[in-house]
Amino acid sequence: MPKTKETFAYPAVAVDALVFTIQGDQLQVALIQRGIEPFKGCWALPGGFVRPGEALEEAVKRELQEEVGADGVYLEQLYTFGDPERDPRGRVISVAYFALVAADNLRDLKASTDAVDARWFPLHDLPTLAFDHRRILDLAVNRLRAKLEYSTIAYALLPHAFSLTQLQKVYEIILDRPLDKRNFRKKILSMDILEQTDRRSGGAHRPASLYIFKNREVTFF
Amino acid sequence: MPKTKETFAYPAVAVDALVFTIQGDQLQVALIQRGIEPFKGCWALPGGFVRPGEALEEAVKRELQEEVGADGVYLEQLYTFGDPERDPRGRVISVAYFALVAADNLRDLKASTDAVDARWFPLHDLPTLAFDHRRILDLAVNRLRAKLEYSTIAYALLPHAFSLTQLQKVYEIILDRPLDKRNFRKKILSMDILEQTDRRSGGAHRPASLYIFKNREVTFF
DNA sequence: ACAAAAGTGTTTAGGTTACACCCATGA
DNA sequence: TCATGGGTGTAACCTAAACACTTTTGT
Repeated sequence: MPKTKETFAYPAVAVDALVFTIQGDQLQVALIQRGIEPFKGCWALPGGFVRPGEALEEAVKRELQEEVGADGVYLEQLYTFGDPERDPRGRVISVAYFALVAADNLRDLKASTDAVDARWFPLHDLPTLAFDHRRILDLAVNRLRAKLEYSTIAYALLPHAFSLTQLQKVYEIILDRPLDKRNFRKKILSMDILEQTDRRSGGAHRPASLYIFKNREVTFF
Repeated sequence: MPKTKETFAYPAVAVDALVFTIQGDQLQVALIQRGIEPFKGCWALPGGFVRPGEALEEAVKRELQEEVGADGVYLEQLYTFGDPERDPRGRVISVAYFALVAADNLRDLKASTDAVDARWFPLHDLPTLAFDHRRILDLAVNRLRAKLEYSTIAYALLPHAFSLTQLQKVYEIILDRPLDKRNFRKKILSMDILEQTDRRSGGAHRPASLYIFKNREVTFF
């Protein structure tokens, strides 16, 4: 730690995670139920304090391991909240990250330290959240919507190979509006970000071609 | 401060400011020359530690007052840097903000505490920067460019009333490429964000109509 | 054979680009 | 009168939106 006279402040630094997935045709977010004060019994974002020597991203990944038990997720820094009044216990600066987990990569949520329960909540049916977490969540949803339109993040919500209908559904669920099938396909295919495989989906009806992303990273248009 | 057992980490929290202005047909950034170790003599971003009870944005505004002496600037949080190795003195988490100051709102830069000098540098002629500040600066420039294209932030770099040519120049300087005059005017005017005043510019040649932004806040397209 | 999802083109409207000349003013 | 920046329109192109029927498969 700095030893110079300018180091006035030693606030606690925490990370919070906005973990999204798509399940049951709904966008869902992982929440934990607090087992301790303040906001005991309330639902809140999973998160925790950053340990000495630990990078911010490492800290989030550790929390995700503990609570969501998922790895291989997409992770991106969202915003830092530092209002002195945001935590009744004292000064806590929280760096919020948002994460996307593919449904086929989900384990059951585990309530970790200080949490009595952990669950996925559909965005249309949220409980009251602790602290300023509702505001953080709203910001994250806006960012997710915006980013969906000019990047390839959707890959993080889908299995490795997927049909165009599945991809379209991801867009429709997140943007919360229907899209035209023909226009959607035309646009996505013209972007040259997908590769058609020779695999086809099973199921009760006409099988669909499965595609994979050429580049399993987020790229921008 | 939290007294619970989870408060492992008490890193120092700082803010850094990326202050941009346009002067002499160039995008310029405010830098200070460090008077103390580490990186003594190096140029760096203005910034400092957050004081107890002080909001992050307050801390940046205080630094801006001290070093840039400008108020009424546009201010936006950029990103938080928390790599444990980024400051050789120890753990410092830094929340970077970017600020835009209109050229007609500039005072001379003042070297404040711990700085021996403070200057504007054109982006095309930068010194080597201390810490990870070069990376932060690059990120800020990218954000500025992106935001210029889908928001009205340009207002913050211009005087209250300005000609369309002045506005176009702001775009050209930041995007670092020439724009077509007719297309630029058509597009900007069709957005319905400007209001024509009855004032006209002085100068040696044909006077230009002056415009003002209808809404002196950042709005998005 | 039927139910269900897959797959496929064309037309229209709107926006973006490229491009060159006349105008008003001060010196 | 000349030098300098202010101001204006049109055609070609491209992208986005609206819109409905045929195909393939499992049951």
